[in-house]
Amino acid sequence: MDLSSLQRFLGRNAVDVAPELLGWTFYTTIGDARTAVTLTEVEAYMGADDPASHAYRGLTPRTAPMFEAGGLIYVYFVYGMHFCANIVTGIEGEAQAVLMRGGIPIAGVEVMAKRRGRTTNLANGPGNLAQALGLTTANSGWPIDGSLIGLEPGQPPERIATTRRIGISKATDRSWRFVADA
DNA sequence: ATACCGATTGCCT
DNA sequence: GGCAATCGGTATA
Repeated sequence: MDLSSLQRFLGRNAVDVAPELLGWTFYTTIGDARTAVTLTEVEAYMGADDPASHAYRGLTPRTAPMFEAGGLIYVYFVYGMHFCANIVTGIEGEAQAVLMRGGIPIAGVEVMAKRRGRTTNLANGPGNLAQALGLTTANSGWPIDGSLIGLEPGQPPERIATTRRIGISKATDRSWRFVADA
């Protein structure tokens, strides 16, 4: 999907965009290898009004991508060993992003298996998904323009389960996690 | 300058 | 179910 169409789709609240991204294909072409997954699990993170968001305390070098207009990715490093990737949404100045927590490998499976060091559970969990796609903080802020990173619409899931977000200690009451159910 | 802790994962019991 | 691994970001002095 081209960048302008994508910006139109992503230029809305992460909470609204997140469930609509289920079934979409997210892909990367890193190290000459194209890898792609169908998104099955996502979470929405907002900005100044979301204590669980990295952007809650304002713009910093790390979170800068979250404050841009939708259409790029935000990748962060956590627990001293894992990377997690987000699709930035919303308008410029209002930090919002959708954390990709799980997907079904559909292209470049061999490469993903090599990166993961295993052949199963390649892209379940945010850290695993980012690793399978070859994403690190070096890629944070990169545009989703279809060149090295891209996004394509797909078959929406029949049913979507909505739950609380995983692994956070603040704003735990918000049900902003969306999981494809079939 | 120093301390604390996390949008996690995989191995161990 | 419990817990160690491991380090950058953010807070506190």
